[in-house]
Amino acid sequence: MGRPPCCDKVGIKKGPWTPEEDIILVSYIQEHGPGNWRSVPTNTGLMRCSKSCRLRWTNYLRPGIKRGNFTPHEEGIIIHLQSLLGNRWAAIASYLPQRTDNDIKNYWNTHLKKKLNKHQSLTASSGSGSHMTSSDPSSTCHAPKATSKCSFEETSQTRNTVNPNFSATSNNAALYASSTENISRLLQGFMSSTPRIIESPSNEEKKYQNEAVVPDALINTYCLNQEIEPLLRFDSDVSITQPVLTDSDEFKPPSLTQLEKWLFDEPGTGQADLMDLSTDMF
DNA sequence: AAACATTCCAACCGCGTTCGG
DNA sequence: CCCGAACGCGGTTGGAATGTT
Repeated sequence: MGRPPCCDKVGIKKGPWTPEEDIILVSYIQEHGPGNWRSVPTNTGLMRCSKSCRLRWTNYLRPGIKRGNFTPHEEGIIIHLQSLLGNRWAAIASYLPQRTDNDIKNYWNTHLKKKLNKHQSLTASSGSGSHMTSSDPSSTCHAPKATSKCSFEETSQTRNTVNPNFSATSNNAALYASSTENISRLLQGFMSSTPRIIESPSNEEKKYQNEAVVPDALINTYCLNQEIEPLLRFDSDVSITQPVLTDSDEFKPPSLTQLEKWLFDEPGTGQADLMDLSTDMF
């Protein structure tokens, strides 16, 4: 069907969101709840298409999102799930409740894929599948012209601390970062204190209501790992605000116990290796 | 200091799926 | 059941930030 691109309409703004737009969007969602994106531009006066509003919310403004600084633990999970699910970022994201699919996808494309390629080429050339170690010079960022990108953690941390979301001059960036943090805090208070009174739940919300929420239980497992502890700050909302695996027709998520076992218990072949891979690569 | 190269990620695009009339 | 609208997802891109020469 020749559907007109929703964002091609005259007067539809593109490009980075401004703090003012964020506030308008957040205020609207505070009042009406997420969903019914079609009505958002109309009702708010935002010169953005509905799709853009939804994306901005889900990828950035939604409370509980953790940004930057993927832990080795998270890396291991992503690597493992990617090997199982392929590039099904939404499905993978459902197991990392505070990461968005976009975030995971970006991180995979910019970091993990390279790491894995490098790791594979190394293991292939060195014969047996020995792990890279931090003492191995080739494991520590000797990509051409990238020597000072060695510590990706450092770079990403620095970047995300300064400005996780807005490409602008440093002053504007800092201002914007703090303003979005405030927006986020505002929403956290809102989401935790307000019973969700939404007249007509969106499809997304229906899904949350109907499905057994795997991530919650998985989080309990993560809880054993202190790295994940901050994820639980939003635990009361996770089941509502976080996507869960949905396309059950095609993809049957492994049972929680299966997944946990696979992720954490399999000796030698599973998470442990990946964690080694993940940490050793730095 | 400047020009050029590379990295990174927010946002966009387009397609497939789901929903509602 | 059909059709159009809305939504969700994964791939791609634009451009700012950062690094190198």
